Amino acid sequence: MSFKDVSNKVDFVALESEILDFWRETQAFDELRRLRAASEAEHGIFSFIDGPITANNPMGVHHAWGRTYKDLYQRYQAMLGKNQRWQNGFDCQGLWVEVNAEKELGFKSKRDIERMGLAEFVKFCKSRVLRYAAVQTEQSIRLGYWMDWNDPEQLRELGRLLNEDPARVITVDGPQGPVTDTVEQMVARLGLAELGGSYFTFSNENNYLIWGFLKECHERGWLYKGKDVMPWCPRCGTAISQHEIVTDGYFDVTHESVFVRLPLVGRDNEALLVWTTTPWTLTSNVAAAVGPELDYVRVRAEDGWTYYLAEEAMKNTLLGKDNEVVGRVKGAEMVGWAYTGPFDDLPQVETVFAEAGYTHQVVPWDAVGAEEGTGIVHIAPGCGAEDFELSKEHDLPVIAPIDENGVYLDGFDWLTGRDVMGVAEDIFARMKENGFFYRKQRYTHRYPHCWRCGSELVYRLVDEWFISMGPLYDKPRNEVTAAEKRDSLRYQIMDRVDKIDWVPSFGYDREMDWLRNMHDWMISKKRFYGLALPIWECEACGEFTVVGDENELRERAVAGWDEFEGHTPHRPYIDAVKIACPGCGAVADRIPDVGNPWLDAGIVAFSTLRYRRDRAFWEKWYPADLITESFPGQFRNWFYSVLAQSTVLSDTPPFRNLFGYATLLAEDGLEMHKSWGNSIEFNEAAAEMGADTMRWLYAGTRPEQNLLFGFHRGNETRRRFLIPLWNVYAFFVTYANADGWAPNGSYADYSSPIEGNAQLDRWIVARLGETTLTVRAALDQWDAERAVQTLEQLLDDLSNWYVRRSRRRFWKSEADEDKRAAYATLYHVLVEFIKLLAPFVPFVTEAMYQNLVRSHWADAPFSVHHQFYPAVDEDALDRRLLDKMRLAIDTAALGRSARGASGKLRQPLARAKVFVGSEQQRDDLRELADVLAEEINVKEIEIVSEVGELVSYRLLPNNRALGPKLGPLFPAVRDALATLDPAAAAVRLLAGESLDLAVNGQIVSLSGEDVLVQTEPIGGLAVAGEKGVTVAVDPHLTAELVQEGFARDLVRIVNTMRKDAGFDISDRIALGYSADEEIGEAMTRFGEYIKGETLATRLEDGALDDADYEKTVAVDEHQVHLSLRKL
RNA sequence: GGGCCUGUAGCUCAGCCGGUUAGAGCGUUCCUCUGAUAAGGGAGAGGUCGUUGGUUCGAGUCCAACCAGGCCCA
Repeated sequence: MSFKDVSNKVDFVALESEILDFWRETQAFDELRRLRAASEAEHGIFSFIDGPITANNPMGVHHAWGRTYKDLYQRYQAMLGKNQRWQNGFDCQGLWVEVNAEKELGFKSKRDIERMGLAEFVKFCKSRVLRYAAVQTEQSIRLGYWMDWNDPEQLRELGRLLNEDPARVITVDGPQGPVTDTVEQMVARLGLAELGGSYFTFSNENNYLIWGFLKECHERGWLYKGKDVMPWCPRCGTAISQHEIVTDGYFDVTHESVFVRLPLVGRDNEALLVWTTTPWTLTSNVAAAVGPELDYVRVRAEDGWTYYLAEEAMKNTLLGKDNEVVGRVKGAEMVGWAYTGPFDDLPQVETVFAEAGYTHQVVPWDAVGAEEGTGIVHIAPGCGAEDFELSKEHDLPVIAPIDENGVYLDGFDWLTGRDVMGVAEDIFARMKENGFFYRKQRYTHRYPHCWRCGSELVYRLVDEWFISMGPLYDKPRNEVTAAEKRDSLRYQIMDRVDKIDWVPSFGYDREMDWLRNMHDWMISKKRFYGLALPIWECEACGEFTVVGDENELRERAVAGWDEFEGHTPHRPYIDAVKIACPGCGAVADRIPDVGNPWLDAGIVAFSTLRYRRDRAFWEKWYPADLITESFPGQFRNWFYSVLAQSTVLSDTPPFRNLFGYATLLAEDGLEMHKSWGNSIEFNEAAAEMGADTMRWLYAGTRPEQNLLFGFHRGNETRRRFLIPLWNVYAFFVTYANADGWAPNGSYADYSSPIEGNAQLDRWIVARLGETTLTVRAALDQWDAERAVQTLEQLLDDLSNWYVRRSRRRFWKSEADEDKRAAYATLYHVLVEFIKLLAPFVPFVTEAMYQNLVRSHWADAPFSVHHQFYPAVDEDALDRRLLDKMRLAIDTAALGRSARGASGKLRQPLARAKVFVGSEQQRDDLRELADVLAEEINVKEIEIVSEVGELVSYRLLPNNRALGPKLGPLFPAVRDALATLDPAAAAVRLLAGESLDLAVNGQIVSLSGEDVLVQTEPIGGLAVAGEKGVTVAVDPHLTAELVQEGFARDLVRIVNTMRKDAGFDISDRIALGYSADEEIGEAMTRFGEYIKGETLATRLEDGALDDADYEKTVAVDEHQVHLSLRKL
């Protein structure tokens, strides 16, 4: 039984498509699940929790990077026999879904959504999620990612039905039997046990579990409604939380900044100078802050005013040259001074100040510096986060000027109804009229923008809901008491973080840093589609209550349940339900806010592990052994939210290991942008470079460094690894088929007959074993990069040493024991190699497996991915053999290098002398002398212990040994060593004697281990040396050697002609030649050699008269006419 | 302003616990090999190891400061 013929020209993309068909038709993944369910008893489980991908757009090549890791580690663990859940997740709720839905619908603002109707809009969002979940599912499958995927068509169908008629009752086949429900509820049950497939964070289970989490937070007193000044997007009409703003939000923009004159009360023509980049906030000025320790000056300016400002700020602030410093004052002395505000005539300002009994005054603030502005800071507590903090500290009134669209509220007179973004010039004009304007200045600074729509943010006073992170105590963590910890979620999370293994390790520091610095978690959003926050607030008494799940809601509902029943807990239906206020009994409404989407993603360690429905299942799979995501952003997002929610709901950390990786960039080192032309879409990459190539590239990358991704790198990866791998495989199949070789025995009994094999065979098997150990150790530590490097080295040794050295064993015509051993060995190594590679490059290994294993044994597992991962006994590894062969490989390379100077490698030379330092090495090389002779193409290898005539010796102190021993004496010994006659000293040392040196009046005795004897080539000779090995080649040519060189040239030429003539590899030929005397002599003398190498059974002096192919060629200076005929 | 990461050949990156003459791949020039070859091998050119100090017999490696880039937080 032969193997299927393999072309060495392979189309990897087409091959991947065939393998995908094969997996689908054979349901190979389902079979793996069955096998691992069965092997769980013996091998246990591996619990992986997938961080949800936002189902918003087609996935990108950066997702493919992460998904390669996810698939790689799950496949590896499966090959270790571990059972798994194989569940992918989609992130389905929140602003980012809304924004994309709005874009698709052509909406401009929240008002468009209200016009469409909330119910319709929410439906549209859900169905859009299903549409993109289908696309991402198809793309993941294309990547070779094995998961419990939904049928993409079914997802699309559900999306369509949801838009048409969510109340329609349908029946769907689930893993435990048919499931019947309305379309709306069916969608909300996706990912649950009865339906299987990916989890979707819009599921009822996900939403209600977050309710339970929030209720728990409330019971511990951590949930509160806060007034705060938050970054606010006027277009989206919502606050942007600290979690969202930082990565994507800051861009340089140029604003008109303004210096404002604030006249001091009770002083004549004296004023403070303040500066702001946001003129619209001047309507809400309440105070001016000074640095108490800062030095301020009193300046008589040329405009007649006397100004106060920081001394350092004078140069950048004051107009004109004729400004005179007339006094100095510390900031602390200015505190309490009253001044007149620029917009005190606005009704709202009058009202607020009157109610508070307050006038503008100077307050102290340590954060004030003089690097920017005037050193006196305009404070508007209704328009800035820090300003608001300061107002709490000094009990200042707050003037909140704008509504949710960034438009001035009532009470701001001529400004009411105007957009804050367009009022700067009018504000300036009004201040000029009233004498407050000093000057303006264009100013470029980093300014926050909405991460989704790009609008400039404003700061706005809002009511939002928060989870308290608890205090940050001003002492080392180990001094924080148990009671203090109980009050502080922050510290409780830190304790969980301690128990997690972070890879790379700096992840730990990053997460801790975030936990130390983070503010309370803002969980509300004034939007439409998302988690319905289960908070019912009583208008009558102000109390609020939190509902823990759907059952509690049904029990507590006093109105609106009928309207809600049958719907998922989303707006608008959930808004209909009213409950009785536990405080006063009045009817309470749900707050209209929806939840932060990181709540949705963070609960999955509970919702997807059936926390509510099957606690035993949760206990089995929680905590996860591994989660892995891209670092940027996730410390404050998913990692954080999973940690926070798990900390509230459980005593153990949610995952044991976290493997993180950096950012994917384009090949030019920039971010991928469609408009920059450097962007590559996933589908395009998969279609052009193929998934295996992408995966190998990804897996071989240093995870903590940014990955530059592109087609050049893809090509390089394929050329460096996939093509040589395929070539070895094609070589094996070609010759095995030609010889009719096949492995012996049944699949169950099969083992490679390595024992009696040649040294070369035992060596490559040892290399395989060595590689197996390293790769397993690397993958156990989530170090795919090291695994890839190790596997590439094995391929290099297999291709460029084992196969190359073994070629003749496969070519020879007799089918002897040695040949069978070579086949058995190469077969064994290939089969084990592809098992090692299977988790990395699942397609090409599957193709090879089908041909090498499955075609021969019908009872072998039908996919390579059903196999167990190779394992070896470390003690059985022949380290001596590995060292020996490595020395030979290195020596051969040196030999070729030495020859480099003396012409063609094809020309045989008489002799090479090899010098190595140790007796052991000399023995090793003596044993492998024939190999070296062939590699270097010399007649004889002479292993010598001294090569004085070819090289000069050099004595070097063995720093590593002598340094610690000698310490400060070291330089003197080194110098003394340098004064010795190197040759004489070398002879002594090589003979095993020691050297005695007189140094600083004492005798230092150096043994062979203390001194490195190196050789350096004497100029002009064919010598190469490196790391203690020296090879010298004798370049002298005899007539016979020259003729042998001709013979070898002729062999090569004839074989090329055979190929050109289209002969088969095994065709016998007749060879005729016409040549001059010298070539003729070579033909005669090396006739048998030439005939053997070219499969010529006849060699004739003169042209064949019935030649199939003939040609006149040049061998060195000689013209030769050659003619070939197939026999 | 604070924290983390990075800085080594034209490009992308290795370089372990400090140790001998700092490496690889790609690119480039020349040579070579080829009965698995979209391959392989050899040689050349190309380095103030970001800078400056320090520790040490010895620093690309450890320490400090600084510079540049990136990320995170104020």
